[in-house]
Amino acid sequence: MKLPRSFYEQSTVDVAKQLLGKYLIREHTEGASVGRIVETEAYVGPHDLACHASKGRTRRTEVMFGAAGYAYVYFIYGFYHMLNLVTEAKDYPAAVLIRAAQPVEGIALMHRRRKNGSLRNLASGPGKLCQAFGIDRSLNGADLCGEVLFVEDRGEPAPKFLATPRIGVDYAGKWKEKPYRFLVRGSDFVSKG
DNA sequence: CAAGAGATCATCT
DNA sequence: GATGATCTCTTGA
Repeated sequence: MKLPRSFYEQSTVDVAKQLLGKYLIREHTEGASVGRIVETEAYVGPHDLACHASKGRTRRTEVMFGAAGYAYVYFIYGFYHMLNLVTEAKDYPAAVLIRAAQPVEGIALMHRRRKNGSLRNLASGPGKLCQAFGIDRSLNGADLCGEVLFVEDRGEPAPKFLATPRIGVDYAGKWKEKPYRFLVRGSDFVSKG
C-alpha cells in the first residue's frame, strides 16, 4: 500500500521513525528499484539549526516550505545528491532525510549505477542511496503520491530501532546533539556514521 | 583499522 | 568567494 499524503503530515520525528521498515520505490525507464528503509534523520523546522530552512526561505529550500508528501532533493559537495521527504504543514519547513536502505529489487541495476559496490555498500549512506536509485535534482519537488518515487507499507511490523545524534551537522550548536537519527537495530545496511 | 585529503559545484553573501 | 545533511582512496601502523 502506497503511503498517503496524510502520513507525511504527521510530526517530522514520527514520520522519521515510522519510515523504518517501509519500502522506497523508484520507477525508472531502466526498471524499478526498491529498498527497505533502515536509517532516517529528522530536520524539524526553522528553529532547527541543522535544517537548511533555518537560514530562511530561499530558492533551494522552497520545496521544504511547501505541502507534505513531496521530495526535496539537493546536490552537495559537488558529487552527491540527498533525498528528503517533506513533512508537516504547508509553509512549515521540515523534512526527513533518507540515509540508508537495504536493496530489495533492481539490485543489478543498482550495481550498474554504482560500479564498485558490495551489496552492503550499495545504499548504506545518503549519497550512495541516491546513486543506487538514480535520484538526482530532476526529482526535486516530485510528488510522493505519484508514480515515479514513493514509499510503500508492505505490512511489515515496525522494527526495533535506535536513536542517535545526526551526522555531519557539527555547525548546528546544541541542535547537533538532538537524537534525531533513527536506525533499524541490528541492520547490516545502515551507514557507518 | 583509523585518520586525512581531495574531489567539484549549486547556492547564498 | 566560501562552504557543505558525503564518499572513496591513500597512508601509516
